[in-house]
Amino acid sequence: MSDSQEDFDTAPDHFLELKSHHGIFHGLKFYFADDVNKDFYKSIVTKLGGTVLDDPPKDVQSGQYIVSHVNTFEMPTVDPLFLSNSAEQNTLLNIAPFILPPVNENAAYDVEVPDADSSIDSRITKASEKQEREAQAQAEAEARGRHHDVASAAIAAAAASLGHSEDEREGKKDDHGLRRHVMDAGVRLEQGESPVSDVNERNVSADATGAVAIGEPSKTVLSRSSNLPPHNKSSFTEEEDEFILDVVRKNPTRRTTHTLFDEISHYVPNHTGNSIRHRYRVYLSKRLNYVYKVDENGKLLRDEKGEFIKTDVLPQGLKRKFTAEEDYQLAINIKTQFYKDIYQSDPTTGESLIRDDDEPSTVAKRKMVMDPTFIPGKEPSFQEYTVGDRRGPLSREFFKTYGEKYPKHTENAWRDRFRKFLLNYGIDEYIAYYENERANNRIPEPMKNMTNRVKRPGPAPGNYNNAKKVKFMSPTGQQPTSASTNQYTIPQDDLLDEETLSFITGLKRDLSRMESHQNAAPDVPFEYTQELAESIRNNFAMEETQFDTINPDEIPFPPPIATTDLFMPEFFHFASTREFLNKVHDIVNRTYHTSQAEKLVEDLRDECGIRKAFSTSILTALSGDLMVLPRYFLCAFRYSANPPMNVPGIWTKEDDEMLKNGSEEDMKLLVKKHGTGRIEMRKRFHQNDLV
DNA sequence: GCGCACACCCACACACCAC
DNA sequence: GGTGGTGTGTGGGTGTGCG
Repeated sequence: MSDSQEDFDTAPDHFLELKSHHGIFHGLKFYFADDVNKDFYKSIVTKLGGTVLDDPPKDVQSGQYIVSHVNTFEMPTVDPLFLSNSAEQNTLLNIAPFILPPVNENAAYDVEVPDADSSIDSRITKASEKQEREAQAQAEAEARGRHHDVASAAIAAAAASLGHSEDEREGKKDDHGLRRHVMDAGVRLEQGESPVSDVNERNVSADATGAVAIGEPSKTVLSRSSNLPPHNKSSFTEEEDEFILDVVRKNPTRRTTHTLFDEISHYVPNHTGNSIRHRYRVYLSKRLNYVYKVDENGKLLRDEKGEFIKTDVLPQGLKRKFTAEEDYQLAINIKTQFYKDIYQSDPTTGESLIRDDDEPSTVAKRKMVMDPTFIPGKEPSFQEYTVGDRRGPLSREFFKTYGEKYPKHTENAWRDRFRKFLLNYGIDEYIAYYENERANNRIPEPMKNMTNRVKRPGPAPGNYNNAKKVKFMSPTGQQPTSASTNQYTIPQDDLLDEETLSFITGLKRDLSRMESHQNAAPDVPFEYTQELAESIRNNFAMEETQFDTINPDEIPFPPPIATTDLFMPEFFHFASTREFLNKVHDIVNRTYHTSQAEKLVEDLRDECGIRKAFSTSILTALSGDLMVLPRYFLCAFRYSANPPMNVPGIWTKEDDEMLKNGSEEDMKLLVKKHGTGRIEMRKRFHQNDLV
């Protein structure tokens, strides 16, 4: 008996009573539009009392659905997950969340959903009293007995989505396998499990690797919320609150950001980033009590036992406000620089800065900045000198040095403060204001309200609602940014962080959706994904001998294909292709905190010299399968092709077109190249607009 | 009627790019 | 290489209306 069956059989009576004598699909008809795993789904439907239609329904009828990953029929179309999840739980789930919108947005039809009263979720949804909900949630948790808790639920879903066997999730296989697969699914990994998230011994997969998926959504949370429309208001449960606090504690430097809570929202499907952030700010921040120590880069630190270190000292956020003292010091320093430039005299010592042996370049620069009417010895004192309208020139070197001397703000930030605030306020004016306030024993304020920029089009920044996000990874790569003008040969050039975030959080969204649908037994993936897992794993194993055994030592370094628009200067510091690939392997096998998605891309940039746009585009081509990343470079370098053609697991634009067209001949070719498992994954990418 | 979930706002810190 | 333009998300909120 499988774990899922065991779990189900230990469920309380109110679950069991939902089983239908006729089979849960009794009275429902399904037409299967996709070939992938068609027989499997057909057998589920038949076995559980449903009817399989040979032809697509010609009109909308109650209890009649097309089963597909995409709604191209403009008829009620349901995701296959509905079948597998319902079968998994032997319960007719609420079909509404599984209904796919038509590709043609103008298509209009009414969808009559079957009586959802028989679904666990609707029962929970209708339980209005909090006490009842909590009691039911607890009953669920207890019913699952040996449940793997939140962490393994997320891992299970991640593994399920990209294909991971039960054995591997149970830690019976190598830990690399797990990490790879979880990362494959685009889920960011933590550096380790939380000592406070009650990860139990059963979480072998998490413990073995020290890697726990960020998701960690409480099983109770997921089950209760799984079938609710996302726009519904719903209360935060204790489990959700604890999950939010736990993530914040592991991301203390991001506790005030919007993106952290947006990322959390992908694992708490019933709430938006806006609401979770508000929940934290207004209610939960009071309960934070401690966070985990992080280094200067925001990475979690561990003690000698390998556990996270609690601290009640909150680290700095990502941005720091300028203080009045900083503004004043900046004004004084710039005034000093201008004084030196104009009079070529040190304001404190009065010594001339002009030397007989000055380099010609120094002399030339001096002529550009100094006052031509100035008579040496006649310069005013520093106090008497006023900057007036002078705005520059001020060398970049000035801000570079200033940023190094005062690292509380970056070089760019200091320069921007000068440009946007000090120049607008007036250097002399701010110095006078500051000194006057001090002289009168008042506390001067920093400059403010000096920015006057045109309001940007679209939603205001800091708004993370349920609205459809901007599609960053369009096939055309068209973006209303300067990216369209640069020289990159790959389509997605700019908005790098956003792309990365969009890419990975998009996957996470997909995952969380699947997780939320596995409410009764989230630690056991549905059969479909096990097949998918098996398929991808088998393919990969077979391909290894053909595609991963190219000797990197035979590839000259740097390879001709490695151009500066794809690689940073750091890349060219590698001594050999092997050394570069070793580093890629190193990163691929590394674990990351789940909220550090962009960290992966940043590490690839910082340690391998791969530009973020390039690595993002590669990850897209790989459908997020990190295992194939070394293969990508190996083949690209070996065959001087980007992307390398005819390599399994690497999707080219042509492949995607063929998949979209879906002709029998094209599909045969794709199956031959990528295998059915990867095709299934790619379809999900298409579904989620990630290609 | 009210608490809370969720939407929305915006100044600005920091960044990057084109000229 | 100095400068202006502007993209982007943080930080710290407030507004709105559902349950």
